[in-house]
Amino acid sequence: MDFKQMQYFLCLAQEGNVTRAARQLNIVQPALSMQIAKLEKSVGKQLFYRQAHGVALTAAGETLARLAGAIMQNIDHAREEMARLDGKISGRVSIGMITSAAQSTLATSSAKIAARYPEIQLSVCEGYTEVLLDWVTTGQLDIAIVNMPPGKSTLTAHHILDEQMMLARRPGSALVLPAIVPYARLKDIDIVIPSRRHGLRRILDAAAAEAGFSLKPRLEIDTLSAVCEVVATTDLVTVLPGIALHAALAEGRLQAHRLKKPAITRAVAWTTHPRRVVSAAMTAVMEIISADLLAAAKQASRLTFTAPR
Amino acid sequence: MDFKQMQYFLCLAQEGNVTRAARQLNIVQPALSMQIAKLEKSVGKQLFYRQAHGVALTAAGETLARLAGAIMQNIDHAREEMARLDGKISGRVSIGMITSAAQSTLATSSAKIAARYPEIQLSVCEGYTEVLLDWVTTGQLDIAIVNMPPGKSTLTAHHILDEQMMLARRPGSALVLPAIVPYARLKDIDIVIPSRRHGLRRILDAAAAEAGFSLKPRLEIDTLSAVCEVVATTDLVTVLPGIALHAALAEGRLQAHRLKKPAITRAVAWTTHPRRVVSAAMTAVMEIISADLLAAAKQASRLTFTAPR
DNA sequence: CACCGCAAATAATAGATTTTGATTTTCTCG
DNA sequence: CGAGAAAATCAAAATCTATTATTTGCGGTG
Repeated sequence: MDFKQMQYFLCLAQEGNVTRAARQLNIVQPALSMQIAKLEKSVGKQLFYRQAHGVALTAAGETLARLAGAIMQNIDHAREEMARLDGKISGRVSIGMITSAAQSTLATSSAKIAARYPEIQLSVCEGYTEVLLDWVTTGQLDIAIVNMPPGKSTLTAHHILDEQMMLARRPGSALVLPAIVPYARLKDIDIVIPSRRHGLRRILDAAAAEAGFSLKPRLEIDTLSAVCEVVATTDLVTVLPGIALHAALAEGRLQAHRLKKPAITRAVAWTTHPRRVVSAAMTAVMEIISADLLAAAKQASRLTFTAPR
Repeated sequence: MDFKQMQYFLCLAQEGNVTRAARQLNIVQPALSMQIAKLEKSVGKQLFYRQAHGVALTAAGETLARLAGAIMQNIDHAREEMARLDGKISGRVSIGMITSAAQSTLATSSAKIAARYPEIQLSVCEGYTEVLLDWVTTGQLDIAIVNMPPGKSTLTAHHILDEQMMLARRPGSALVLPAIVPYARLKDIDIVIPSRRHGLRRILDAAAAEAGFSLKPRLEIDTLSAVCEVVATTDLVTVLPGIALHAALAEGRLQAHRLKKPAITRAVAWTTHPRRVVSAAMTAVMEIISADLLAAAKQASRLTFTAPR
């Protein structure tokens, strides 16, 4: 009776469909079929009835589901208790972040992590979503914090937050804008945004296409701090997610407007390789970073310009 | 957190010595070291202090030991409950038995198994200890019931019983023998015993060497039923374990004497490949067979001749 | 009743992980 | 300081697991 098999079994018991359960488990259907077959052999009892429209638990299966469920709960509980033990958590954790995330919280988060978990060796790099995901896949990174990968990726994604993209500009800028700016307004404004290599740009382009126009940025800069700096010192505007703006907003160097038609949201998630254990160190690190990112997004949202002063 | 790792961890926690624990687990020391290292990495905490004379649990290790112990108990409990479910246990089980075991209980045991577990497909063969062990190693057999393999084998052994070898003869034979026969007495008697290929013969030869003589059997027969038949109809005697004699004793066709100087005991065990799961079907089958063998040994012991009538 | 389509099983291959055996490092003790 | 015991490290091998491609079985349909 293997631990992995129990997980598989419980997932299948819930889903009642091998193909779907396999998808949930990030494996292919025959892999799940085989493991279930193996489990049935080792238990010596048939656990599922195979029907044309999926599978259903037998009596023995029901019993095992009950028992295995309890065991899994115990295991989860044990995990938590181990994590709570305030002995030193240790380990090496290497993370890749998209620029907006790195920009907003990397400094404070890494300081917190270093203080709270002196035995964790943290290594962070910055990069584009695709590249980071690639590095997770090949094992060069433990974790990538990226824009929620669209479509099916082979990686496991843990949602961190959804946030709105906001238009940012210099507080004293001559530009007259409503509190909530229609996205199409960008057609006529000089803007500075990241290049097409950047995930944010793709989100912006997609939204522009939806709104029926195309973006013609005056400047393309992938370094978000530089974008903020440019916007703070010129009459150019930009569109960035809250977490990339919150520092500048807090300092009053930028002003942010919500967007509409469409309102643009992007999701941030951390992804790991589905077949590697998420160590306690990784969990600890990601708890801190996630909390900081969320706080940054909230603050940015609070600081968003709503009525001209 | 893997199931196997937990087992390894608990064993090591008990033993406090990697090398010894590894031996218990039927793996080599580096394999255990590595799995423990992996577990520590995934928990993010050091679990053992490495000392010159073994390892000792850290505080975190103590906690995990407590938690993991509980989980393992749950798992055991679940296993039992699943086994108790009197739904059909199913599966294929192939067993090899030494002749003495096959002789004594195969018929009744297999009948019981067929009746109790109609869904189990049982296949039994008879053979010499070495050959059977070899077949388990290569996977041609699931289980071998053999004389307790001396020295270290790579296989996992489950003890069934210890029993004494007994001298057997025809009730009406002219031979005058004390209730408990000194082994050296065999020097002067015509005996029929198995050939040197047979495990029992090796036990007898070893005992004879210990007693300072060597056996010169009049007949060498490996088929134990034939040995009994010969002894029952001639004045030849034999030395066999109780379970090989009990049928003939029960029918009164043979008479058994204990031996001394030395008393010869042999242990019977069932062995499996250490890295293959023992399925519920195997457990069920072996429970029945073990019980029957034990009963046969007890009966033989009861029927042993003690005082001439 | 043949045909399509979904769902699961099977098979062969590729990819990982575990185990092994050999070797090295570390620590204690005489 | 050397000997010995115990654990760590390393490369090769054996074993398991997952993957792709294919087959089988069952139900609904034209």
